[in-house]
Amino acid sequence: MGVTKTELFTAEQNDLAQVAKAFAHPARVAIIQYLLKANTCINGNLVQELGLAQPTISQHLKELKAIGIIQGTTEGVSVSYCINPERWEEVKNLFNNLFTLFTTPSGRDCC
Amino acid sequence: MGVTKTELFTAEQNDLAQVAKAFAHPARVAIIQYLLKANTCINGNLVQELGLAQPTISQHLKELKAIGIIQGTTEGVSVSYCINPERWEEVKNLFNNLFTLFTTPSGRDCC
DNA sequence: TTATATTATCGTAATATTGCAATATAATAA
DNA sequence: TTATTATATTGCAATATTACGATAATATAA
Repeated sequence: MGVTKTELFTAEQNDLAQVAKAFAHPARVAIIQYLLKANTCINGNLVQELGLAQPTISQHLKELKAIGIIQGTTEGVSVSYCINPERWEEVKNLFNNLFTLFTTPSGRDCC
Repeated sequence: MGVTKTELFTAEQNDLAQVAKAFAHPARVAIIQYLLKANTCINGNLVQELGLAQPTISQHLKELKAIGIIQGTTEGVSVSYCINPERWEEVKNLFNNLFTLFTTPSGRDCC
């Protein structure tokens, strides 16, 4: 098999899983951190920042674009990338919805 | 290849990616949500909740245990699972560190 | 036009993930 | 002891992911 049975789960569960997958590689985490810190459009230097080959980075960028976390516009010969603020907020909320579900079980230690 | 080049990235980047991987499957999201909502020890019923075979769920539980998000203790014949509060806090902070890095670029729309 | 520079896509090899049947293990009950 | 019940492990097939060389596409410069 090797194929996820998405039909068994809710849209929210599948959405969160899909987004989490975008964060599930250190190169993509690094790209996101770099764009967050720069807080502006970045072109090119990503390839020099990370130690991966250009096609590999291009592929990671494609995945991040696919889920909408980043956006890129052609700027002459190169492409400028930055965080998509609206989608970023959405993603943040997706995770926070889960994180805030937790409340410490009071007066009883669980297992 | 197919193998992630972890040596190129920081411990934090690899850690976040590893944790994100735990969230990167709807079945594991469902398990986490179920434990969060129950807010107590759950045994067994997970297999009935999700529509996956018992070995498959056992495998997902193993992965969640491996990164420390959940813990299980043997309770007679069955096993009680619950969220690990300390690790949950850590994971929450890992993500929040990233989310709070973002500040809306003021007075300039990016790309 | 022909170069040059930057990014994207294709093709492919290596490895990882998902799912489950079969089986094993562990704890209690009879 | 021998059931029974619940969970874990093994082994394997199908599919997905990661990485990169080769090459294509795109935009500007000469």
